[in-house]
Amino acid sequence: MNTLAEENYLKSIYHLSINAENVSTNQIAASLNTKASSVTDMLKKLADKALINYTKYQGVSLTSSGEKIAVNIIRKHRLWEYFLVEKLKFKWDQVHDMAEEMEHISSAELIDRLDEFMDYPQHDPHGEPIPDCNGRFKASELKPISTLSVHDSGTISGVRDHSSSFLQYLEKQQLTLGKKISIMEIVEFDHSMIIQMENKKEIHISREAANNLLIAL
Amino acid sequence: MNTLAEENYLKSIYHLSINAENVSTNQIAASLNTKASSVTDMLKKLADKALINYTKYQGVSLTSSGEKIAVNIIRKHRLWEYFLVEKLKFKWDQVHDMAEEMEHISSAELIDRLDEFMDYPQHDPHGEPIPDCNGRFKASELKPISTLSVHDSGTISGVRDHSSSFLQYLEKQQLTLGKKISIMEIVEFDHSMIIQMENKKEIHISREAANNLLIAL
DNA sequence: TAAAAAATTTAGACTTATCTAAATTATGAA
DNA sequence: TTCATAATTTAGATAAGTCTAAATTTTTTA
Repeated sequence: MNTLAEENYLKSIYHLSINAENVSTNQIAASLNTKASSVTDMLKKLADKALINYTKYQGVSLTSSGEKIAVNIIRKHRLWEYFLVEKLKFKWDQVHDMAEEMEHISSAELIDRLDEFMDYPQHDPHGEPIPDCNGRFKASELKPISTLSVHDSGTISGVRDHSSSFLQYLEKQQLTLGKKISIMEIVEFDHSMIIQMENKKEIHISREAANNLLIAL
Repeated sequence: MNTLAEENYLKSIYHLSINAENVSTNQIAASLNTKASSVTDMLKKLADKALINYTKYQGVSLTSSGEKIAVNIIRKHRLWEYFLVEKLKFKWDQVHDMAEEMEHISSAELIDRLDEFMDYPQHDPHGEPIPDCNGRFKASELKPISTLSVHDSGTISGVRDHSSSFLQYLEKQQLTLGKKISIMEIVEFDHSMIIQMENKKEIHISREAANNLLIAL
């Protein structure tokens, strides 16, 4: 088994790998709130365990066994988030930190039974896909609404930022998963957008918000 | 917050305190599978935090704040065990190690909602009382069937040993919680007992088993 | 393309929790 | 009540994970 710190590094590398082939020491340090020197130490350790491909000064990528572990942790995280929202009635902005602890519970049988108990959910409360017990899932085909043009429309299906401040803002604006929206206007000056809800109400959202709100194709 | 190691020491001291006023270094070492010298180090640390009363060479007891923490961990342990058995359909002999990890999940709101979700169970799958959110619970008024006499009878309501070997043995003999039994004979030679089940079937159990099987008064 | 800046690694130190071996204190049997 | 034994503590070491400061490598830019 791997330590808690190792698991967190693998997960962080996995998430950062979505944007780039290789992940840098500084990126990992920033995402884990540690110092670059601490990261270097851990990278050596993970490389020794054959969980990452690491060449000094060149950044890292996960090996297939490293990726397997990372995906499993993400599976656990997302299933626990689903549990917290669907069964224990937490709001989607409250569950991240709890799931961050729960994802390290080791038993595979526990998580498989939890999956069954909840009837094999496909997406977590933020719209992220939940890997199955073999680590398989379809990559989300979502894109930020900031990429849409005027008159485009679609269904809100995910968020990129999971911070409670963002999620609470969305909640307040009723911009929650499943809601249908249309782009009414894009303000050229600051790239903010005016969008229309199903109930015809119009909302003005910033470029930053638009970048973090995802829509199904 | 306290570290995982600290929490395990407090829990261990709490459990050992049931038999004695003061708990010895060696008892703690045995229960946690560590060395006495490691225990001494930790005792100093816990005493500094005012979680235990500690005088060199004299053993320890929990302070009220130490006890509060210990009871809270036990509450979490027992609620998670109940969840695993009632919701995820694990057997009572499978849940201990998982709960041992889950009891360290920190959120109080999570555990209170879990409690509510399960409709405030009073006892865990082994018959142990579950403390409420204020740490209150009625001490179990159970006694080992080894203390009974011939012709006495009662309902199996708890076990003292939570090892899966013992629990599996009980399962096989149908000696599970809620079953009514009567003492038919006590073998003087080895203190083993012949007991009768509701269905009139007779079972012969060792003194050791009788010591670990608890009955409601 | 060489110097400056940024990124990364190394060196050495600290904390937590553990260990072994040695020293000290308490206990109980003669 | 003393002395052997058991229990406990102390001293010093180790491993994991982190840190700061210094050194090194890579990248950028002029």
